[in-house]
Amino acid sequence: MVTRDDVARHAGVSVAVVSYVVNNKNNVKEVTRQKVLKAIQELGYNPNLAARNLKTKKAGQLGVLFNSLANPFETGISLGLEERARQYGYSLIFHTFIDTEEEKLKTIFMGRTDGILLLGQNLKAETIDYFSRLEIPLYSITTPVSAHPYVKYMDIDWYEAMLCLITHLKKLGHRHIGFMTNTSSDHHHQVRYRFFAEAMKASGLVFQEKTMLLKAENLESAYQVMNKKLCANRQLPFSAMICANDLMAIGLLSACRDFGLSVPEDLSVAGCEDILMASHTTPTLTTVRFPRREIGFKSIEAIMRHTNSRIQLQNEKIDFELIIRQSTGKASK
Amino acid sequence: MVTRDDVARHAGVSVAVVSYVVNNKNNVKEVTRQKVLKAIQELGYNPNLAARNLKTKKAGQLGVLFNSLANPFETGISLGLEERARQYGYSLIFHTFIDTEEEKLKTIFMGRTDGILLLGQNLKAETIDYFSRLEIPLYSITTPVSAHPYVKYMDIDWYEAMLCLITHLKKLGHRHIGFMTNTSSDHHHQVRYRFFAEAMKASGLVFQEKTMLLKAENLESAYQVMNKKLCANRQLPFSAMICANDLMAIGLLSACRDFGLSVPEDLSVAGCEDILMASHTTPTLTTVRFPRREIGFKSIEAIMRHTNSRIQLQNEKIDFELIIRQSTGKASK
DNA sequence: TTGTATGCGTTATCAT
DNA sequence: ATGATAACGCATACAA
Repeated sequence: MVTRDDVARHAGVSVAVVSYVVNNKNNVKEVTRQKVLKAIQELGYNPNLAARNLKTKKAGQLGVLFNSLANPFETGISLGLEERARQYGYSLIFHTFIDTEEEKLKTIFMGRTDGILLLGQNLKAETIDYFSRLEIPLYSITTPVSAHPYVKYMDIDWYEAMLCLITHLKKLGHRHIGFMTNTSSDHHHQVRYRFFAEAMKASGLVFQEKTMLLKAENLESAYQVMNKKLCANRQLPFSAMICANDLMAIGLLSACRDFGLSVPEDLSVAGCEDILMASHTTPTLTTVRFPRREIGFKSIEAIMRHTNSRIQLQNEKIDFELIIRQSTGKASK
Repeated sequence: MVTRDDVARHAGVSVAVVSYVVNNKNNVKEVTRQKVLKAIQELGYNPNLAARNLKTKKAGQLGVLFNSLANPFETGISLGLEERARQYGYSLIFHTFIDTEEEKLKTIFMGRTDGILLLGQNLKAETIDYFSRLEIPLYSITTPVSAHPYVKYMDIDWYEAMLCLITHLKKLGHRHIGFMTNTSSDHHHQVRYRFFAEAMKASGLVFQEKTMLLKAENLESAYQVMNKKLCANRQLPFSAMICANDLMAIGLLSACRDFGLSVPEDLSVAGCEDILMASHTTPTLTTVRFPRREIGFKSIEAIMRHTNSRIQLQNEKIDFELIIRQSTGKASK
């Protein structure tokens, strides 16, 4: 490995000067700068980042906690995160979050990250306090179910989004609207569910959890759950169904298709997020667009403002958009 | 930050002993080990990884080079990579590969990675030599277009896969089979195209590049390209179309649907990879299954064997599977 | 079994 | 404008 000492020797200067040049200090004579640059070039020198991190206490890396790399919503956000982080010269460490291994995060990230991006996870207060003490910012994309003052987040306004969607369905004559969401109580989709319920109430519609709430977690389980529901009920207790994400909505569409139920004639279906595939299902999917790439950008920018200029992170709401496609239509009766 | 010195002082031992305990050396008296463990616990100590990396010259991290985080094929592989890497106590650094920024890889990874996983990229010989000199292994998932002895890879046997698919179509009466693939000549899909052409020849079928090769790169462009082709031709020059990946096949299906062309009655369509969505399109998609998660596992295992036991990396072929669904059917005439 | 001391490759302070 | 030199936190050879 070529080290700074090699460069110094080869250029005939001291190690300090090499550092000055590498870090663009303006106190180096142009002639020597060129000499050093030439030596760096000739030897193919690159600064050792581990050594630099140790000295500067800056890792140049950010942690990203996933729920699932198989979820296009999360990878879509990461795409924005990665693009912007790269522009700032930062690298991203991706880790799937396993709740039973939460303790390990401390070990994994110690001295290795300048900040951690959450994709909706609910960390334990103890974990949060740990990173708080190290002044490592935690920033969540989508609202965590339980609030902690140190964890700021960025999300769309789910109440408004749900109200928008429900209003759209109401105009089409729907009164009985079901909801499908993740089962676990600390899953970030619970926020979407909570605001759905509030928006239903505000819209003057009744929602009966017992019959109108379906629990699933991904495309495949949504398919299974809907299939079961269809087999068990001669008449569905809802004329429209909103899913907490598009993936589940797609599973639901597949189940309807295989069962012979027409969407939107027999049932209207809507998703959330507007993943790419939402515009390529049959029928295409009505959904709430969550601007993933942009929110990825903004999150990185917020973190960078924090680490570079000590500007505090804040909770932020960003704009959503209701995308009306073929899967929602007039209520049948 | 709590350092090893703090632990040593708190436990009333030397810093070396703390290191011994942390690294599970068996030369520590049980009593002192407990004392140290208690101190670690009480202080909430975690070893600084930057310091450890500097000393041991092991980063505990692997780089993963993406083409696009929006591609479910690549994220599906990463899912396997991440899962297995985590089990080995390794972290993954994700970077989108931008060919104009290839030079930056050296800077980004210097002292920060024990190996680099490529997702089909063709690195310049100069870049490869650089990492080769540092003895940082480069391992590619899917075959890079141009071979370099230092870059080993793992892939399915695309010749056999294509032969399988073509045979399936041939049995259905298809003689004119088109192909859709990425335009750029160093894109790893070119390998799939090359073997498609060879398998066609071996099957005694003629393939005319001029009219039967469609160039696209993702779902949206595939849609556009197919749409254009449909508008321009009264009669398609092929009765079946194989796409280098499922994403493009899905775009093609959408184009057919919007144009009013029935699949598979008017045109048979097949993809490659078998991403999740392939079984949820209408019609469902015939495709070649590429076992992403498993290949992710195996790749990490190969890299780990290399770094832990100096076992050389090798090129490997893994099994594929032809998945016949609804999008391929009898040739119409 | 435990402690001391050296060095990993940097950055940054303080001389010169 | 440049050069010594002291950390940074850790692993480990060697001494005790």
